[in-house]
Formats: sequence, structure tokens, C-alpha cells
Amino acid sequence: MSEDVVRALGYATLGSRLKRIGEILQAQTQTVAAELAGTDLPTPHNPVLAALDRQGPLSIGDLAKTLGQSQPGVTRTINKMKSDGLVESVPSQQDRRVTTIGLTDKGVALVAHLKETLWPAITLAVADACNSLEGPLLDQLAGLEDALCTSPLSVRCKDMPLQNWNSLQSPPEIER
Amino acid sequence: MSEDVVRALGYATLGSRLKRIGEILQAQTQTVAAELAGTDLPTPHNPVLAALDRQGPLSIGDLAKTLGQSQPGVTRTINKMKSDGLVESVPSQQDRRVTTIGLTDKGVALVAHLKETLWPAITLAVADACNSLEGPLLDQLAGLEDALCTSPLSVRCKDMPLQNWNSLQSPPEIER
DNA sequence: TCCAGTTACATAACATGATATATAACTTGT
DNA sequence: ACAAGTTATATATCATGTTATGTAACTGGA
Repeated sequence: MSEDVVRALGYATLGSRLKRIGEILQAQTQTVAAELAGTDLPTPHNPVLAALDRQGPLSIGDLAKTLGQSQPGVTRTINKMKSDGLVESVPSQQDRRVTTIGLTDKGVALVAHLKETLWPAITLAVADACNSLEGPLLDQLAGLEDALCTSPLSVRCKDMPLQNWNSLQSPPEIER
Repeated sequence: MSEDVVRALGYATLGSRLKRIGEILQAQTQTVAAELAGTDLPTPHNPVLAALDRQGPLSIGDLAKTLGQSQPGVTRTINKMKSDGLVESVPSQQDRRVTTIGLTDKGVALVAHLKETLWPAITLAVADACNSLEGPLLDQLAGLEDALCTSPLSVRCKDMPLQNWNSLQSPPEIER
């Protein structure tokens, strides 16, 4: 077998390592979304829905801060979600530069569905993949990668009890 | 301030979280590369150089396995590195489908330079950012993100002693 | 009031990851 | 020896992240 150089180099290539594991997780989440929630919602759109659900309508800029992403990235994601009918933008009265993004009825319904299916399933499946990890970060990452390879999220979901989304979450901080 | 939803959601959005931290690390590494090594080598090209340095010439397919990436991604990276004069491909004699990728003299020289500058610096700076992390994965990721925000790698590098690359590495597994 | 600076968003261009698929070369069974 | 299957790579396309920059709207000081 060939050596995994990114893993072997440790701290030197931690950035590549994190992106790699992140992509595995997102891809496996996509599979679970199709199987378990019957949706083809792109995985990165889930945090947007969750943000708007937790905090109510937000401007593009506030969404970008809340998601920890660049503003142009959020603009593009929102445009896609608008064309999917999940969100709508209302121009602000006070400041005409600002467009406030809110969930449509369809978006609200999808959030409700995801709260009963995909979101708790992924939370439990990822928690399961992480449950025996301990020690230094690099060791835990190696363990997580191995766990996801051995038994992907879609398999872990099958053995998982149904669970309520709200019971898995800490309450949102509502801003004013 | 606005809530960091990706952090708040924990396991549910771990994939996005890992990609986000990975991108921060890669961006900060890019900055250090310019400042400390005087090079604009894209950060993701470093693992390719390291792989070829550790294991000698490799086929595209073996490189993809070694880096844990898709083959088309590696093909594109290699094409870019070829046009930069860092690697060259030699068609295999035994199997004419295979192109073996090896470092050029320029590539070898760059590896030697990076071993004295960027690679040990990043290793130590990232280790420094991770040095007080402990506990569950999500906690360590939060700590790492905070550490990189408080004091980026380029700052951490300045306080770091010069160090030998080889002393930081476990020996490569040479394959046969 | 109006100019200068700032802010919010959109747009353009690029980087880097993925999957799907075409093509050429190899291998295998008959 | 040759058809059928497999393998190695290239190419095309898409997704999703970035930075840089343009434009319109707001704000504040002379």
C-alpha cells in the first residue's frame, strides 16, 4: 500500500487534512440526505437554513458572519436557494442597500422535515464516529478518518434510534 | 455579535467546520510561504512535492492514493506544476498508459529550500497553535480556530527557533 | 448642502475539490 | 488471436470556497 503523505506530515499539512475530512463528511451527508430525507439539498445549504431558522431573517452580511464565510460565497448560495424557492429577499426600508433574507413557506417546511430526519441522524452518526476519539488533535483526526472509512455515516444512521432535534441542540442565542 | 451557527451546531455541521478551518490554515500558510520562503507556491502543491521527495517518482494514480485525492484533481495539479517546471513526466516503458511523475532539478532545489524554511516553520507554528488543545474533538477545533484568529501562523513563526526539518519528521516508508 | 469616506451587496475571475465519462493500453479467457 | 473486461489517464463539467473590484446607498464634517 502507499503511504498517506498528508497524514504522515502531521501539522505541516493539517489544512489539507481538515479539508479532506470535511469533504468526506459532506459527501457522506449528501448520501444520507438522499436516502433518509429524500432530498437533494446540497450539504452546504443546511447551515444556511439552520441559521435563518435559529435567528430569523438576516441580511447577506450578517449571514456571512454567522456562517463564517465570505460575503460573495453567501450571495451565490442564497441566489441558488432563491431559485430553489427556499428563501426570499425583502429589500430593507431603512437602508436600501440591505436585502433581508428569510425562509419561504417551502423553506420553513423543509427545515421542519430536516429537523425530523437528516439533522438528528447526522448529528448522531457523526457523534458515533467520534465517540471513541481521544487524545491529541492529530490522533483524533486519524481516528475519525478511519471510522468514516470503515463505516460511513449512511451505515451508522441505520443503527441509530429516532431522536428529537431540539433535544440535541443548545438553544440559539437570539440577537436583537 | 452574531452567533457562529456552524460552531453552534456541532456534529451536524462538522464537515463545513473542518473545511472552514482547513481553508484558514491554507490561507495563513500561503502568507508564511511568501514572507518566510519567498515563494508563491500554492499551498496544496506542498504535499505533492513532499510525496515525490519521500517516495521518489510516482504515477498519477499512486500520487492520488498517496495524497488521498481524486485522480483528476492530481492530474490538474501536476499539469500546473509541470508548467512551473517543478515536475516532469516520463512515459513508462512497461505500460504505456502510465506516466511517471518525478521532480525536476528545480523541484529538488525547491524542496531543499522548503525543508529549511516553510515546512519546519509551519510545523512548529501549527503545533504551537495546537499546544494547549485537549478534550473532545469539537472543543479542540474551537480552540484551534480561536488560536488561529488570535495569533495567525505568520505571527507564530516569528517567535519560533530555527529547526531542522528532518528532526521533525518520522522517516518515510519507502515502498518497493 | 455637498464632498469624501464607508458600507452593503453584486459581479468577475480564480483555485481547488469533486464526479462522470472518453480513450487508449493492458489482461484474460476461450 | 481476439473479444470482453479492466485499468490509467485525460478531459469536461460542476460545486463551493476565495479575493478583488464595481456600484449604489448611506453618513458625517466643512
